[in-house]
Amino acid sequence: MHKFLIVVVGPTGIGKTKTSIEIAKHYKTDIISADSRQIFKELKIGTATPSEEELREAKHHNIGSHSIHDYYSAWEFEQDALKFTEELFKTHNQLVLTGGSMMYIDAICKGIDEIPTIDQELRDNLMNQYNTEGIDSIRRQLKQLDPVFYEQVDLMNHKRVIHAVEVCLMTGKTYSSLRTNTVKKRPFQIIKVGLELEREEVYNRINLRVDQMIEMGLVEEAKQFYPLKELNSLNTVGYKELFGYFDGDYDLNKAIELIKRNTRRYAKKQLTWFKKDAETQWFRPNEIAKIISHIDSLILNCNS
RNA sequence: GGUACCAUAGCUCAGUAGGUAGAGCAAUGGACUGAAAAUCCAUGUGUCCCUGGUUCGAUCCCAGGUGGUACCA
Repeated sequence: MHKFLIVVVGPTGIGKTKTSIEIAKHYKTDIISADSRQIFKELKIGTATPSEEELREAKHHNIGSHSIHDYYSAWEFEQDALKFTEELFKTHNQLVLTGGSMMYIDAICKGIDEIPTIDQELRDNLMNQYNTEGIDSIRRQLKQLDPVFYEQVDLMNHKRVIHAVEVCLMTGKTYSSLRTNTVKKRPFQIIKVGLELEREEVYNRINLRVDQMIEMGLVEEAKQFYPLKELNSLNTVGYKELFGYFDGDYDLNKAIELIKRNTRRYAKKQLTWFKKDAETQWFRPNEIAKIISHIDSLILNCNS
């Protein structure tokens, strides 16, 4: 009997939570979240974490499991997701995985290369170097440490350049030699379902949802974390814009407009990423019956 | 009803001393291997309200419409 991981992807606000719950209920199974922000227990409103009621409808894993102070990355996600699947596939033949974090989805579906976690001190030092000496200094260092990757990397993107350098310094090997570009084998089949609507409809839903978040008390939620605004976990749409408002850079209405715009841009970016994956079958979020029958036919095909 | 002003990109507007146009915002396309809701790259999308007139040529000048705004009745 094959095991199936049903992966539900789509832009933010399209209804992944609702659709995933319907699918999970149909297969009487659990949901693993692949969301880089809903993992933080402190962030509820701004991350559109499923409601108490929704969490009761289907068991969710990896939601509210960490603190905003914790270090978490795609690597940790891969490890966690593998643990969840190993455990849950003992008692289920299907599992649902859903979320909007593109790299997390790839981490579980394809795997990522083994690279040690970078010491915070090393990262801080390089960041410092970047801030004082500029990107050129880091680029020169990369050219020397890993000329191969230097040719491939987007030299305008300081995060990529810095990361490559820190990996080289951390491991004593070139970053390019650690990038194997292989897809890891998983002990389960993967079925990818994409949710989409007309662009305008997606944007309308986003704008509406942001207004609802404000009504639910997003401003107050963000205010609590204002002193911690430098944390990476709070470099998040919905919070960073409000921090700018608290700083006095603009008024609340402007902050709300910025949240809407940045959420729209995020949705567009997700679509660009997810659309590239030819394995994904696309549906409208309310086409539950169609989605289920699509999944069933793939399962049947695989098991016969 | 009268007078004045306005009509240019999705929005707010600039502009062309007559040679089919450009800013801001919004938007669009893309990249992506441990910060990824992060980070980075690229892109101007247009019956210049309509119909005539003058002109080699009109978005620009003239006339008449239409719509809007303000003021006067």
